Amino acid sequence: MPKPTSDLELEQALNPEQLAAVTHGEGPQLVLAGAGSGKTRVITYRVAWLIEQCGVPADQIVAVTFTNKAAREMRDRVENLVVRHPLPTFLGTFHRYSLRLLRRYGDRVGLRRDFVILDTKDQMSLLKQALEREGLSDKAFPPRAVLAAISGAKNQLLDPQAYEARAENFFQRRVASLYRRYQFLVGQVSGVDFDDMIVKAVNLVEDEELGKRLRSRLRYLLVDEFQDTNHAQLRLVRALSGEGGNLTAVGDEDQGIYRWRGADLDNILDFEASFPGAAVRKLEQNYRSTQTILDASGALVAHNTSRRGKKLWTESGDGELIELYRASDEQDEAKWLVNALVGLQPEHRLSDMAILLRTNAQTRVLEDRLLQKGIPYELVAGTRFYDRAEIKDLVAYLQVLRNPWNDLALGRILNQPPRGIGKGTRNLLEQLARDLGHPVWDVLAKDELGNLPQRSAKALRAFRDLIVSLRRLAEQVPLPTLLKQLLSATSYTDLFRADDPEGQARLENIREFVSAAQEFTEANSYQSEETDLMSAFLDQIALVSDVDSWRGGKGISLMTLHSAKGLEFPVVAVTGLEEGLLPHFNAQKGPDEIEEERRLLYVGMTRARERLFLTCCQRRRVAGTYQDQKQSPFLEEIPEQFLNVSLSSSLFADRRASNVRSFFGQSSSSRRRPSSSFLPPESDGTVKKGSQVRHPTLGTGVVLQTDGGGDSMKITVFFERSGKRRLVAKFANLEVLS
DNA sequence: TGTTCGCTTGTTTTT
DNA sequence: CAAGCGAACA
Repeated sequence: MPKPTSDLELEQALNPEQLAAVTHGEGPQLVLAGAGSGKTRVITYRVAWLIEQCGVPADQIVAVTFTNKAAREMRDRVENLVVRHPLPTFLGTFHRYSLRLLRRYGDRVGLRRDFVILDTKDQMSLLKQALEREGLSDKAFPPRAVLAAISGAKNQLLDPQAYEARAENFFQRRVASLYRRYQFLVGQVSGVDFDDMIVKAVNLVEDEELGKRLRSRLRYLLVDEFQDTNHAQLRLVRALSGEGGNLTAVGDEDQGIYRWRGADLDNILDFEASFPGAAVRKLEQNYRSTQTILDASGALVAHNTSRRGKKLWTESGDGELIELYRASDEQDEAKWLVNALVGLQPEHRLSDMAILLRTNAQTRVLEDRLLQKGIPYELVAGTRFYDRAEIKDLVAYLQVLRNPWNDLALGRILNQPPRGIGKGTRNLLEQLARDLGHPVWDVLAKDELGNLPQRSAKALRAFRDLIVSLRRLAEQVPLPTLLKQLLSATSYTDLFRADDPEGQARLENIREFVSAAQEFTEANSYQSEETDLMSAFLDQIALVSDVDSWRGGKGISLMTLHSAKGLEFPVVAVTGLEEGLLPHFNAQKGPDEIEEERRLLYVGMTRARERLFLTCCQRRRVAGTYQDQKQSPFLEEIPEQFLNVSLSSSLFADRRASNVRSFFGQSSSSRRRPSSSFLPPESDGTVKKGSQVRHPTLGTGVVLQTDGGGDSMKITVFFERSGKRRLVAKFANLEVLS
């Protein structure tokens, strides 16, 4: 470890734990950073400290995160701390880092220079082809499920052979052959899916010679959101940092919400096993929320077992109670919430508020309400710019210009805009290509259109000539010019009319795309030895999502709980706290899934600085029809003392009293504490965490904790009347209610 | 060939 | 309620 050369007010800027993490010496360390505990601060200061005070060459430091948004923030903050500009340190996502390796050394793992990144839709269409060729129906093998299985295999670094060897049943054996064929098709279009990027990067770095070379140039590795790493990413990190390497992993097991994507909490829980001798530090002082918010969310997440455990504290005081509103339906929920939020003005600006949702589908009602009231809002949807049809078309054109043998992209633009190449012609063409064993483009280029109808052949030749001339053009003019020429040569914009709102939006997107190309070209004109500009541009588009470019500031933000991770707002509302939504009914199979849903709520709650709102509905429209909803079991786990509960007035007025009773488990006029009024889950007679119990003299309460078993089992119960009590189960004489 | 209509179907989260 | 698909029509 080099000696620090100067002092940079670290003591003033950091608390003792942060300071220790920032100035950690050689070897691995794990920083368990609670929500709002200054995790980004630690990473940015450490990078700055290494560069400024230890004299580590900036390009020998690599810091990876999961989102571009986080990476951008990191870069901004590091650049404020260090003198050196531009900063040659890699600060970016896992995928971008991997991509950089692949663009440089991809030929070693069988990649063409001009490989393209496949998105979900591309994957889907390749998988459908695979299904067809295997003669399997998409009924028995739902493409989504098969892709999920393949993705899971890749996250575990299992290739088709290895996966097949482990296959335990018929389904998995079939998936194995689908996986093989899918991978073959991916190779045929020289594509790489998101998972492949990591897998192939691991292959590269685990190569002895190359790994050594890379490690010699990478002396300090920092990884953010370590709880979100999957097995492949762990292997990548391990290979990059090497034995006893200088790895700083920062994360919070309570914020792990990507299990479904292969993230493995054990990477953080068993960190010391993967990185022997690692230092472990905890950051528990919170600089974001009120103590009320911390205690309430802390009590919630304490119900999880997959955690090391920590208790967040703040110096900022208790603050206001958390508002819980029970709405009659989602209309009512939206109405009340919008009112409540608007009423917080002017102390809070609309741009300081966020409404968080479990699913994207929930946005509609809220949007309607906001629109109706004329309240500015910003929808931060997960849809990528790239996912929009018109952008995908243009991207496909560019991909074809680079590499016309990419059947996927070629297929997309073959008849877009319509040029007389219909389904019939297309089928014949593809059949022909398959018979000849050529990519589609070769059939066109070599004019092997023998047995096609005159009309079809003519249309195809016209298309071929168009592509050929555009390819020639691509070599001569800069990217933005090429795009403009392409648009006019294909009359692509004729597809849309400026007089309808949708067409307008699409034309707007196209303009944005062209100006993005312009910007990109200007920003990157100086460096183009490694990869050509167009590839770099296409990569950029494939990896960047809308959330990444979101900067807030134009009104209330609307987003999913997942995309809210890493953000904070003075005012936060989490909606839809109902069974089936949060926890989502697709995530109730096992305890692990429930715990993840709980963490999701935890993440949502801990985004709030000052005010937190929670809402749930008695009934909700699901797929067109109303469904009675039970309130989320998680609400029970938030101690009532932190809540201020209010009810929809329409619930009192509702003539259908039975409905009200079934929702609240009580008559609507009597007032009892919310957690006992909650419709309890079915009891199986055993006492466990979250169980409702009745004590002969202490009354009813909720089990917070159980210790030991058998006759010596002790349980901690939170009683409505007397608060927390610790009892010996054997003597307590408890009646289990749920 | 291209478009539109009506049907079915399914319904999480995202790099 | 939507998107996505297939079949019928222009």
